[in-house]
Amino acid sequence: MIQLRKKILVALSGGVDSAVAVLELQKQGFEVIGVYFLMLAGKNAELADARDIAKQLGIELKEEDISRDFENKILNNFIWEYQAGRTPNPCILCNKEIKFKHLLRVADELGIKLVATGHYARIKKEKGVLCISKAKDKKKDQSYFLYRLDETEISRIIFPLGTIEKIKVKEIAKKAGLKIPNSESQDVCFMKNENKLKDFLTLKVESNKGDIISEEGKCIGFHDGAIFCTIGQRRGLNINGGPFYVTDKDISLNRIVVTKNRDSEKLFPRKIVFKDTNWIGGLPKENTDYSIKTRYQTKESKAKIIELKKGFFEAQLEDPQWAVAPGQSLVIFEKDLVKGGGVIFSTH
RNA sequence: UGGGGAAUAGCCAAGCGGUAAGGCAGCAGGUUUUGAUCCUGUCAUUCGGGGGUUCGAAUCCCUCUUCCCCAA
Repeated sequence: MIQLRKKILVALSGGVDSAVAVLELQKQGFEVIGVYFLMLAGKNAELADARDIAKQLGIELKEEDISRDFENKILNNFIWEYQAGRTPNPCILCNKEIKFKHLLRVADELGIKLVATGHYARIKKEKGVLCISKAKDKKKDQSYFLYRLDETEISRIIFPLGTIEKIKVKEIAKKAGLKIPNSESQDVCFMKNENKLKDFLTLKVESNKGDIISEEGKCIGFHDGAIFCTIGQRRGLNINGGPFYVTDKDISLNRIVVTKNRDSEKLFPRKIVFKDTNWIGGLPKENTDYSIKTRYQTKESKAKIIELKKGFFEAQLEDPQWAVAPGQSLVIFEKDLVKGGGVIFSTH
């Protein structure tokens, strides 16, 4: 009798994490098929790495060009959001609308049920519902980026690195003799090195110089366009006597307001309105304490969540978060579980 | 064209006869699958120009230049 091995489709990025994810799945007895997504037309430096890694792992590698979709959904949205004066988080949108969507699509086409990535997160069943949970390695935990996934998607995903620490992952790769370029991913994936945010946006949107206003209402300098700035920003303001931090943006007047006081109340909102939500396992309960984050790699705050009106929710924070920017995601945790979240609309 | 004061990096600024602090900005790295924050490093062979005194001058003296204040 031949025991058919269970198939799984794994997204390879060309880095260690996804490579070790494959290794772990192989150890568990899966037959792994890899897929590399070409997101940027003409610029896919990691493709060669991914091919090389697939070869080392002895797996088949599919190559899927999804640059069209990436441009339509992620790049355009990114530009639009900045233009509107917000600070978007493309990675959150990308995970939902690009990575997992296409990963599952390709899996469907191949008749494969399960998919996996190198994300540091776990999936747990809580009261009969499959949930995203924080990774064992709290320092690398990426569950924040995954709050928009739904239960159907989650039911098909495996995160092999959820219980392995980053250091361990590197060790595993080394032990297995994998040769992997050691460049960790950073910055926005479509703005590597040469293309910094400002240069990138300058090509896409119109911007004009404008006033930098102090707390007292005096003009103390000039910026190249309010859309380039974000709440809490310090660097790049080019004004003496600081440091100054951006507390407000007024897109219609093309002005930004700055403060010298990093502890200013303006930078510590206690109430955050968010919308465009996704809930995993139902709406948050009223009068219940949750932990929330308004940014990746940040301390959590205790907060209560209430529904203001249809689609709009408010987080009332016990201990405020610093420099909360509209456009960023507010993610709600219940202990280690991702309860859901939404996009920040306003603060006060 | 009387009197007084001040000129130190892009900005603010310490220094007061013993060989140019510090902060901001900038730049370069680090951390980071978002923007930020944060961390580290770097940044005046020279003190408005010229001369003089001195073993030694940003510091004292002379002079020129510029700016500020007060009187006209």
